[in-house]
Parts: sequence; structure tokens; C-alpha cells
Amino acid sequence: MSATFATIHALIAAIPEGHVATYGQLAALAGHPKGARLVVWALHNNPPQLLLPCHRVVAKSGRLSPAEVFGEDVQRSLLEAEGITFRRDGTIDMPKHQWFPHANGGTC
DNA sequence: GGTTTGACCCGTT
DNA sequence: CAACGGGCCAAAC
Repeated sequence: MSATFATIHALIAAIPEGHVATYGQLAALAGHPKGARLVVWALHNNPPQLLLPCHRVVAKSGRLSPAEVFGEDVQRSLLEAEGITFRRDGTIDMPKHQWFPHANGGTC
């Protein structure tokens, strides 16, 4: 198994509802500070059986994926349903919703 | 085993 | 301030 790939998938799966993570952030957590595109590639080969919440993965500026990927307002609707709020220009209010993983594994 | 692919990120023009 | 290009990395073909 590729540790890099598995780590990225695990990180995405670990994003809680109401929060989002950026491509660069996930890549950095997986051990590749400059591997934002690895996350992109990982999502393209998104294993359906993992049921990854790929709609919670967004660009650093709070920008969502192109409409043709999920559908016109699919990703946005999913995020709004989880409590994510958006700015006027359609980007996520990142400071409010960006996910910061806990190193202690949630014991705190 | 080289080429292609990706929904990004940052700096420069 | 907007547009453009290069870089970066690992898996698939």
C-alpha cells in the first residue's frame, strides 16, 4: 500500500462535519508540503467504497471545485447542509470552518 | 519505465 | 488588480 495515498484518504475521511480542509493542508499533513496535486489526483481516483467526504476538500482560498465535478450546486449544498457558511462571492468562510486536526487523536 | 494526469499554489508579468 | 505560467508529487497508463 502506498502510505502517501492511504494517509491522504485517511485525512479526508477524518474531516468532521461542519468543517473543511484545504488541498495543501491535507498534503502537508500527509508529509508532502508541496503535494497539493497529490490530493487532487487522489480525489480523481476517489475509491467509491471509502465514501470519502470529498466535498469537504476545498482550495486554500475557500474556493469549491468546478461545477462539472460534483454538479452545479451539489458541493455547495452539501456543505451548507453541514452548517458551512459562504461569502457573497460563493467562497467558504474559511476562518470559521477550516479544520485543524488534533494531534492527541481526540482524547481532549 | 517514460509519459500523462490532476478538483492546486505561488510568484511574476 | 487580473492574467499567466511554472512547479510540485506520486499513481495510472
